[in-house]
Amino acid sequence: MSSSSTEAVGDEDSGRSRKYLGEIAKADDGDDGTEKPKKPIKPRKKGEKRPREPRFAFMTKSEVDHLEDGYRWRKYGQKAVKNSPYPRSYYRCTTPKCSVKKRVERSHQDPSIVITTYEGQHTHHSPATIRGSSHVLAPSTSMAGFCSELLLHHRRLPSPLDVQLREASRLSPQSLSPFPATQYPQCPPDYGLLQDVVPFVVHHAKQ
DNA sequence: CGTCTTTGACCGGCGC
DNA sequence: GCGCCGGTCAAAGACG
Repeated sequence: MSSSSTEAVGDEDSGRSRKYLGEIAKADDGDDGTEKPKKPIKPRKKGEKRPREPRFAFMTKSEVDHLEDGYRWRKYGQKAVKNSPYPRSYYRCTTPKCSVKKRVERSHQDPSIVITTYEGQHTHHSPATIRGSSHVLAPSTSMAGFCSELLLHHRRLPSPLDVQLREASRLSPQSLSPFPATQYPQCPPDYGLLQDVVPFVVHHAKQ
């Protein structure tokens, strides 16, 4: 029961820095192209590992996986989730200077619940040229903006499920403060407003 | 024409 | 040491 919330936040980055993709590929010097499409060489400094980016998990009751949060996301991967018939989608902010990533997966217990995990913070304002939601503008670069947008986009009637989620959050003391005032002073953990949107702390509680 | 989604393959880390 | 899993990339295709 509560596992749906805890496991959603118990994740951690795995394969991060990948080295040369095509390094293992044979040299293409003056050779036929009969072989299958091989991966091109992609020099990437492996030492560039991000220390730790803040992560936030949101359990939203929505029918669509892709939640409009005011930013433009590009889907770069999809993987099947174990113990869950629903796949997990990986999105990345289309802004070049913004490395915010988002993982979207449905709860295996409640298909109506979409678990959205944000990793990192937007270094820019939400683009005003949002397709279908140009009226949405984030007041600040912090998550407060998108948080408010979520409230606007997912403001629905309370449901028993919401109570369940809220109760689940109570099980984890850390979940009570998903938004530290030091980081998101404009978005207090006011669960009263979050009716269908129940944020869960995703911060690495391992240390 | 530009942008985005889809899909397969690959890599790194971790567990056993 | 090997195998498994999760995460990411890149190319092609589809769509507006």
